Amino acid sequence: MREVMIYSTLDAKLVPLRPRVPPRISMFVCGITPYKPSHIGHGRTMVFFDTAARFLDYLGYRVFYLQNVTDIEDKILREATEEGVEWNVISERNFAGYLREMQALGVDSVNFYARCTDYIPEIIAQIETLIAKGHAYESEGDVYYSVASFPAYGKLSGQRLEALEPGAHVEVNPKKRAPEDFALWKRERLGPRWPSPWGEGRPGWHIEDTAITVNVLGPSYDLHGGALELKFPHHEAEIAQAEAATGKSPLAAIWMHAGLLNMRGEKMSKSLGNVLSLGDALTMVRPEVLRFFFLSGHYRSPLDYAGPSSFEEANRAYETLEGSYHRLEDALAQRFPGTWTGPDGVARTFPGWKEWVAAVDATLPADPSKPGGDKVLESMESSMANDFSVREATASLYTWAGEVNVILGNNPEKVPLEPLVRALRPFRFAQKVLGFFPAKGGGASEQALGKLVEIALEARTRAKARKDFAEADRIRQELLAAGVLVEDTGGRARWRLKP
RNA sequence: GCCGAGGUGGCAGAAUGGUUAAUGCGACGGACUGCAGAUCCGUUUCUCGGGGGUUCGAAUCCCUCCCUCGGCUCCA
Repeated sequence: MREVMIYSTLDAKLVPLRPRVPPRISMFVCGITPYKPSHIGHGRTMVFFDTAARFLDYLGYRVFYLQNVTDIEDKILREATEEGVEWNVISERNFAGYLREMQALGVDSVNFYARCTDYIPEIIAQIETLIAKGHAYESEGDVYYSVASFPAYGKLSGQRLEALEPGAHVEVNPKKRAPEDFALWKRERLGPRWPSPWGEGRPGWHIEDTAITVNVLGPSYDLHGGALELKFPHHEAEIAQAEAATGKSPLAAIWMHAGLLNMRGEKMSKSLGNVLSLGDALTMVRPEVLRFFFLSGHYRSPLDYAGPSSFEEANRAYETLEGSYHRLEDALAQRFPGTWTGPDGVARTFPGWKEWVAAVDATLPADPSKPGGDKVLESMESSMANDFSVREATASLYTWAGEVNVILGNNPEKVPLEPLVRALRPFRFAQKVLGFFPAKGGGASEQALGKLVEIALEARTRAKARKDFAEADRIRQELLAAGVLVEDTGGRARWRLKP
């Protein structure tokens, strides 16, 4: 299996991914606090980690991807008060929206979403352990983590406590022994609360993640992901909690941080009024183009949204690849049933597209011991294995798309089958790993639509044959008005839905 | 102030010691087309934030300065 190099925040350099129990990879990514509809910043982070998980899975690792959901938190309570509804109405509604948006974006690698409120007993148990070991203390019904008790605090972010400015953003809390201490448990008398050894209350922000990961993944796991803004203090707190509670270090072998998405060079924030929700973004572009946009830079670099023009440019760029893919798909679809001799030398006959793709997928990933078999695929794989360099892999795909366009030329039906099938491999990589070119519905309505368009196109072809271009153009115009874009290529017309 | 991430052509964005600095978008010219679209071919643009250093050789390593963004205790 190909070795993957990943930038480790802890080591500040690229390190090889060495699963603790190969081929299994346990992966945790800090999820959302569903107090508001999700925004495109969430989308960027989640699409990236989905792509990373897909790639590892593609290589043959068995990935277990866990994500938490902070379904109880101050901001959720605030929203609930404003709306006059129960807190869980807010968190469940927004989480459901998040799941829908993730599905639209093709984020399908998460195996388990763990809600904070489903882990209250585990949270309480972990806090008790921390108190017993002298890392936490109770103060008027609250429980705080004593940062001074954990010398390694700061190892992830490089922060030194003495350099921090207490009270810079949040008022100094007199119930804490030290300003850098953070809440594990918060007393609650009126709102949602759970019984605990310290009275009724609810969990602090950081503790749910470690209570969940230690219980679901164990005291140590392979990958921890999250957005850059969570590095300090949140991830630092996770390390302090888990490593102090379990005595095992490191909590996660590799810590990954995704760069933030900026709005015209500025941070997205409610006060600046520059938040773009995922829901709104999805009305502006097709979901696969939004995904493409999120993947248009390296994951560690900041990504800038400069307004609708960013989406328009992404759309133009995406259409180049998509066009090539569709031409290839179309050329192949004309050959069913067809026979293909795979790399194993065995000839197989395939009745349709699905079987065909399955046979191609069986040849993935590229076999590194047989170099030269497929340079494009191999370079895409090695780009991805180098800290998930999606953009570099995409560049290879562009080069390939150009070559495929040349191979197909104006008479794709004359191209031998063998190169056509081989040409599909890099595109399949893009589908499976990058999430491009999602499969079409294929449902009854899509089939009916296809049939109808074909009938219209036959009429147009007859009109063209008798040089009745006015009629041919009229049909094309009417189809366009209905959202169907017609393009003449060589012998026959192809069509697609207007994006 | 401290910690961190960035600063590459008109724009987006790669390459972290070695041929002409990927790739895409855009622009211009040509081919193809009944027209359109798509596609193809060609052209166009950067010496890599400023300065200094190491090296046979640096966008890539070191030093220094400037700029942008983020974090500094519950923001993906």
